[in-house]
Amino acid sequence: MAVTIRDVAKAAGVSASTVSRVLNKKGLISAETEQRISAAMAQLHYVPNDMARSFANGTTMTIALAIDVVDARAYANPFFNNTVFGMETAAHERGYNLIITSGVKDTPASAERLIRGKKIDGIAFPVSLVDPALLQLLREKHFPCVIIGHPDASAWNANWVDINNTQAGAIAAQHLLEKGCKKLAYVAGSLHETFSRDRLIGCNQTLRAAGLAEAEVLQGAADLQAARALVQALLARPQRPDAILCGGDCIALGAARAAAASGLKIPQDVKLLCFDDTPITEYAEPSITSISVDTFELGKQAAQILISQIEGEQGSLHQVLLSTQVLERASTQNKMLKEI
Amino acid sequence: MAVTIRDVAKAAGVSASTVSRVLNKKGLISAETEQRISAAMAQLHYVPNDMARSFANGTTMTIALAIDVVDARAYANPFFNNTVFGMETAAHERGYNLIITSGVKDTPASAERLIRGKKIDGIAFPVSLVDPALLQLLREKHFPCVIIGHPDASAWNANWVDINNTQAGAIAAQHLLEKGCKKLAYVAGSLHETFSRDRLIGCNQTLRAAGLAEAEVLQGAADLQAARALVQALLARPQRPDAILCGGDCIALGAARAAAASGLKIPQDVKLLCFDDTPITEYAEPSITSISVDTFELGKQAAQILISQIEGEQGSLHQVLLSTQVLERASTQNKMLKEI
DNA sequence: ATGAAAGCGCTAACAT
DNA sequence: ATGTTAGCGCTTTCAT
Repeated sequence: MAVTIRDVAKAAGVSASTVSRVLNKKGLISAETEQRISAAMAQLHYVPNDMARSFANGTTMTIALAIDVVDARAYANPFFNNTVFGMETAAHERGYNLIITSGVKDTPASAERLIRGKKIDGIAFPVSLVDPALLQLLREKHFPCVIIGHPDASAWNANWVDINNTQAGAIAAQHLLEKGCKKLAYVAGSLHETFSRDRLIGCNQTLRAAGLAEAEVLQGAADLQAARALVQALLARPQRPDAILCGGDCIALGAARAAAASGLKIPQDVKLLCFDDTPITEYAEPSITSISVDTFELGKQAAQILISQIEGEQGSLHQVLLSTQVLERASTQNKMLKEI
Repeated sequence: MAVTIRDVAKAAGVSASTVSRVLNKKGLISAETEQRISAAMAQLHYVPNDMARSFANGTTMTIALAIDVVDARAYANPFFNNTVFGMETAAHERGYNLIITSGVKDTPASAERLIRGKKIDGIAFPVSLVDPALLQLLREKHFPCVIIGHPDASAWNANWVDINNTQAGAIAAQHLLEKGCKKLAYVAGSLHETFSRDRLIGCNQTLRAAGLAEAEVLQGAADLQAARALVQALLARPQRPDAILCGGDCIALGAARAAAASGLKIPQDVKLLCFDDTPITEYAEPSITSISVDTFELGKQAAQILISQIEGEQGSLHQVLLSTQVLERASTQNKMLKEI
């Protein structure tokens, strides 16, 4: 059997409760006994049994991140990685462990088991996994939770962290205006997604503030080919836009090929900006200016919110929006200006 | 307080141990009492306290995956995702949870805490994190573990799962031979990595078996530009190769640009094959034939090995190599053949 | 400042 | 087939 708190107590000539006190830095212990106990712990190479501790005090030092495996695999989500790392990093810093769990949607029982089974102290999940019943359970148990992504009305009073997509749209438009563009088009898969609508809203706010017309919207760019076809038609029109905001990396690639096929040069004839910063936009030719999103920070914030909820302040609501940045690449560079 | 096993026992008119028996499907219970107990559980909405169970029987139904955050972030490793998902999926199927943990290298104590603190039943880690001291601890405690990637001699008698890189090299060469190529070049960042050497070995085996010369090796393709320069020099030579095997997506892209700059067409003049299947190779123009690796399966296997170790068979050694497949794209297509 | 004792919820002999 | 009993290792009053 492993060495227990009692073995340490015996070795240090104190009682188990005293050892427990130094372990938890709770209560008052004389510096002298503290020394003795620490020495005994080190000498016996004592490692506390975390299961026993969790059992005894009902806390696990563990948080969970629910994931949508099917979704995540399908989209090969490049953001997911860093969000997990961010959560793990923040958790690690505070002495917490991170559990990854799937099947929350199809087997809500598995998440409930984690929660009511006392295996975790808090849980984070992507909006795609928000389930009314689960939310209800969490609320009535005052169980710490945070949503990654911007939930709709059903969860308005929950904690969440999200990318500030409105701001992203705004700085994207701003960047293009600064490059001298006057007529923007916005190409997306659809406007059903909140993030896509928010980007457009931010974009149009900036355009209106500059006294320009709103962006022309093209929906239905489901994949590279569709995007290419849409943009090619757009560029063939007499009043073609001088900049295109693309809702995803494949869309941007499709747009780039459409421009090439139309005999238009990027960035001279038309500028391109993409809302997803992925290797594809980075390595495209020309490389495509993108909006960079700190998904590592997103995960970090999520974990921090969870932990601060766990360790006390239950009342306050945390709803944070992370700002994005423009990563300028070749597709929006102004050759003219450079030549001056 | 939550409803306990005793509440269920009372409601069903039996003792706590009987309830425990149905919970664990251990021992013999009459169908009739089993019914009664199950009914009571459902009615009281009983959820077992997993911490108490873990504490009582020393098992946690949790496995861990150690990750190298710095590394993973730096490489933005596209494989990592699916390996995690694969592990989670396999774990989930068997009722296990997955903990992600970082800092194994810099804080070995944190991993030790997980293990000796009884928080997990088994652990998986990438080769990059293999640490002699940790391995030693695991071995002497007979603690289930599996290495992801092919360890060197220091861990020859550990469990591991890896991609069969020799086979990958072999089928890559085979594919090119079938396309009529006779003179291959192998461009890599370096040959220091085992996987890179193994691919070359497999490639050369196939070439020798076909009575052809071994591949010419070019090292030092650290990034796209370096690869481009190397390949451009290579293609300028009178005896230029008719196919290039690239050790990574950026290398492949660099090679493609080198070919274009040299006025050579892909695949007509020179064929291109890449060992990493990423969006970059998929969306390149022309799209680049790649070796596809099932990293989801890799994670699944890792978890399964861990769990089978946990649940009994301690003796046997599991060392599995996963086969890869050629994903044929435009860069190796034989236009001539098609026209026949 | 420290010790004694009870108990967290469950499991596992040992009885019957 | 089921009940009784004694812990698992730690925390936490309540004493002193």
